[in-house]
This record gives sequence, C-alpha cells and structure tokens, in this order.
Amino acid sequence: MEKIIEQNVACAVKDLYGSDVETGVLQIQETRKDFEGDLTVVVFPLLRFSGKSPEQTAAEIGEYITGINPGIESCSVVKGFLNLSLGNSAWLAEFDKLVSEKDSLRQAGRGEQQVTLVEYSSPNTNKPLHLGHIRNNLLGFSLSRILSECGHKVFKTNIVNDRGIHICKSMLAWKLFGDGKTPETTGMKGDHFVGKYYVEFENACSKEIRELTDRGMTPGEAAAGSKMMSEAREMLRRWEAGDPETVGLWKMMNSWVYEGFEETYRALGVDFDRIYYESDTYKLGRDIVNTGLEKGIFRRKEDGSVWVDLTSDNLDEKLLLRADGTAVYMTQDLGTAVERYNDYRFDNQYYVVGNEQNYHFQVLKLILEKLGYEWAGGIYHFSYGMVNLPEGKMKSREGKVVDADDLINTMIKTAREMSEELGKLGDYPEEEKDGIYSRIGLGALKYFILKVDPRKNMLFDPRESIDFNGNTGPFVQYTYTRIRSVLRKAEEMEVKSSHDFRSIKLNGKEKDILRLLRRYHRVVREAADELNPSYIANYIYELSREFNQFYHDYTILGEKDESLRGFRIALSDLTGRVIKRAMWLLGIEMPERM
RNA sequence: GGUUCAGUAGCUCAGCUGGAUAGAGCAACGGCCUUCUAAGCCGUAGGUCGCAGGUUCGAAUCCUGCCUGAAUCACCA
Repeated sequence: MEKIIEQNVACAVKDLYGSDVETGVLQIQETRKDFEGDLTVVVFPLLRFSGKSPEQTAAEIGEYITGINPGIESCSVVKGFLNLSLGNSAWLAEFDKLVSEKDSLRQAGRGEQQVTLVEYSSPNTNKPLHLGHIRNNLLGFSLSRILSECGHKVFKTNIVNDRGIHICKSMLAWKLFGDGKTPETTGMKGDHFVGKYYVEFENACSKEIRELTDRGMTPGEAAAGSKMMSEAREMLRRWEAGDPETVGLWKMMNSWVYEGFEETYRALGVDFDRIYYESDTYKLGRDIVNTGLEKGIFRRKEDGSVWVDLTSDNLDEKLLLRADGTAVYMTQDLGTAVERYNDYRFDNQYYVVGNEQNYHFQVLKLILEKLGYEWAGGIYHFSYGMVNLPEGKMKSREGKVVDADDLINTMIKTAREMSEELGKLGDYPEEEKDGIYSRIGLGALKYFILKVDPRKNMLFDPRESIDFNGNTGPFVQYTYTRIRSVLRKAEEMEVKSSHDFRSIKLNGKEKDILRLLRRYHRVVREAADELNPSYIANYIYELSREFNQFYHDYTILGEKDESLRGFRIALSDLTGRVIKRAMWLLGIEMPERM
C-alpha cells in the first residue's frame, strides 16, 4: 500500500509541479494515533518542488491522489502532514494479504541463504551458571531463531572453558576435602557440587594468605607463597603434561558439571548444535600462532613470548603465547575460529559475549584479518551489557550472584502461587498445571531480560524486577490464552471464521490491530539487521495490549452480525498466530490456558 | 590518561533510518467483575529527554565540546 501511494505522490508532483522526485525523498509513515487517518505523507521535503506553503502543497497533492487512488477514502491536512484515510476495501485487502501469509511467516528473509554460526553461553566448568549467563543464553538463543527466521542457515555453538587454573582449584579442593563424595552420594546437582569445592578452595586459600600477611608478608609475597595456590599451579602443569591421574580427575569432575549444565539448559529451553571445548582447540591455536610467526606477522621477544603489534591500528601489542609456550585466551580463540570455519565454511559468525570483552574481539578479528583469512570479515561480536544488582555489580568471588537454577525455580514457584491466589486452573490435572506454571515463570524471566536493549546494562532487583503484570511475558501469554479461549468456544459453537467481509465496517481498534499485524515482518527483519531481540518484545507487547483492549471493548462471539463475527474470529486467529510466532522467536513458550 | 558504550517520569524500560502534543509498566490515588479469562480495562498525578552550542522547515534522535556513570587498556578466561 505504501508503495502505491509513493507512486501516486511521485505522479502528483510530476503532474502538478513538473518535477521528477527521486526515490528516498518521499516519506510515507503510519499516522500517529491521535490524528485522523491511516497513512501520512510528510510534505516538507516536497516544498522545493512546489514552491508553495506546506498546507497548500499538502492539500493539492491530497486532492490529486484521492482522485487517482480509489483505496483512499479521504484526506486531511494538519500543518505539513497529509493524512490519508484508507477505505474499508483497502483495509480488507490488507487483511486478506496477511491471512494468506499466515502459514508462511518465514518470509522476513531475503537474499541467498547464508551459513551463520552463533556462539553463546561459554561457561567455565568450575561453577554453576548465574544471571549473567541467563542473559547470554537467552540473547544467543533468540538471536539464532531470529536469524533463522530471516533465512540464515543457523548453527548454535557453545565453547566450554574446560581447562585452566580455575578447574584445577576445584579439583584440588575436592581431593583435599571431598572425602570421595560425589553428586550422586550427596544428591547435589553436579555443577553446584563442583562449584562448592571452588568456593572451598578460595576460602582455604584466602585464609592461608591472611595468615601469611599476619606474619608480616606483603599481599604479593603471600599470594606467591600460598601452598594452595602453588599446588593448584602444579596440578595445571600435570594436566598439561597429560598425567593420567590428573586428567582422570579432570574428566570426572567436568562430567559432573556437564550433567548439571545440561539440566539448566533444558530448564531454560536452550540448546546447541555443536559444543566446542577449549581443551581441544588451544593446540590448533598454537599452531596458527607459529605459522603466523614464520610468515613474520607476529614477533618473538627475547624471553620467547610471542606478540602481535597492533599499534598501527591504534591498539596495543597483544600477547599470543607465553614464554613457556603455553596458550592464552586469544590463542585458543584463534584456534576455535579456524576450526569452526573448517567445520562449517560460515558466512557469518556471531559471538554472544559481554561487553567487557569488546577489546578482545576487536583484536581477534584484526589478527584473523592479518593472518589473511578472508572470512574474518564475517565475524562479529554481539556485545551485550551487564546485569547489575541493587547492591551493584555481580561478583562471583564474593558470592554476590543470582544463581540460575535458583532463579528459575523461584520464578516457577511464584507463577504457581500467583495463579493459585487468583484462583485460576482450579480443576486441572497437576501435571498439566506444572507445565503451565513453568511456561509462565520462564516467560516472565525471559521477557523481562529480552525486552531491554541488549547493549545496555540492566538492573535486576530479585524482589521487585520480575513482574507478572503490565509489560511482561505473562501479560502477552494471558492475551494469547484469551484468544485461544475464544477460538475454542467458537469451535464448540460451530461458529466459523469468515473471509467475506465486504459488508462490514471496521472500527478503529480493528484497524489499529491490522496496522500492527502488518508490521510483523518489518520488525523481525529489523531485529535481525540490528541484532536486537528487544524490538520483537516491545512490538509484541504493543500488539497484545491493543488486542486486550479490543476484547474489552467489543464482543466477539456475541456479535449478531454474522460476517462481522466471522471477521473478528479470523482476526483473533491471525493475531494469536503472530503473537505465538513472535514469542517463539524470543524462545518463550505459550500456554493454551492460564 | 587512551578507547568503546551509556545518561529519557520517583523506579524499570520503550521511542524505527531526524517529523506532529515524548510513551508504557511499576509505585501513588480514583473508578470497573451477572456478559467470550479482572495476570485485565478506564481515569488522575508525575518530564528543562545529563548540560551548552551547532546543522534545518523541524532534534530525545545527527555533529562538536563539557559533566556523570560503566567496561576495557593483564603472561585471567
């Protein structure tokens, strides 16, 4: 419709003022709600063609195009804005178009299919997942679905930081204090079990350091002299040397952690196509650094460490290999990137990683480019902001974290309490209720996190943040269940939806809803282009809100006019599908009733 | 200090590539359940869009400077 009007306006300018309008100058937009009309032509850019006042120009163009476009019922001019009202037939044609598209919502995409990797989650194996990981997982998962909706062939990947001093700390503490206990014998979730020993290590170690500083050592000396620390380092050396006992312990404890993670991922509803392990990729990274060294891209210092000089790109020098030849973070990421390219030949790869690592990914991309990998241009850092608590930053070392499993369980519990208090679902079977509460609780959590712009830091107050009223997941779910309820009853009453609406007159609310429904594809495409799931969340809230008001103001099944009733049922059906689809893109499941 | 990002109602957040009178929710106050789900709907109150300039028909949005906050500038991952 906009395109046709664009042509109409271009035509009007040519006929009235004798000028050709280049595309891009014309601005057609949805009319603001408080004004009469559906579409608005902004005439300010056209004044240089007409040489007349905004009002006069708008009036002339308005008169011209209502004459040639029968879809336009009337027009009005407010200041420099030409507001056009579409006739019923034009609206119904739009509706028909939407209905015929309803089963192929996957049309937001364009162009040839690209292979796109999304890396997210990236946990360490020494402690359980926390709120920061939740934001990461939800963003990564949603981004994957959005890109796939837009035609990308998406592979979800995860890189597990399974090696390094941190896991050795847990291993050592378990050896010292564990008494051979396991998650099975204690009934603890594996990741929490291992995390407990990480904390025990930190406690024992800081106690030791405190004793040393009490005896007059400086903090630096104390840290160096700590037996716990040096034993952990020794363990890392043995691990790197492939000592069977150490590697066996490492494997066992990691397997506990993976079981725990798997459970959390399942509860969150996220998954991966392929999991990479740092312990597998860091060696490849080392080879890459060595070939770069041979090609003269990198430089070895006197002590034997390898560096890349990025000062010409306005960055610093960056370490790639330690003097003893062991790998650092960057080494391993180079290896992972190359391995992934060999595995997938991707066009794009998105790293979902917090903004604290902006610098790291800037450097990673630059180094890959210097090494001559052409695909390096296709890697992007999807950088998101931190989640802060009312007390400030989350600090895992100080125990100032919100644990992922706790949070998920609390959400589901709250959903249950809320529902029971409101007296919903009284006579439902328990198992079915559990599924619904879990969808509502998780819906609240996911929506709360995804509705905010990923780039921004966000505040999370465990007591107040998560709401079930207002701009929330449960509100959208509630709207959806109302729609489903109406459709179920329509079926029982054998009232059919109808597509023959020629005789009906749309009201303002119905037009508002159609206007919003028309926006769906554009919103999804923008979300994909800007890598921003929050566009979808905020859109779907607006749609749900309109629809709730619509159900409040108008009756559906009780409507006497058969074709109007049929239309409203069809509109409900379509809206329900769009809401469900959009929420699916956010990774939020919908209950059929609540 | 360098770099990057952010600053919108008491609080949490929207505001699309510059467009009309800056929007929701929470919190506060007042209405609405005999009618398809009240996790809802309606109303009241709440704003110098960090500050100052600039660009133009028009700026929360773009440019410059300043103020404030965050992240980063590691032989941690």
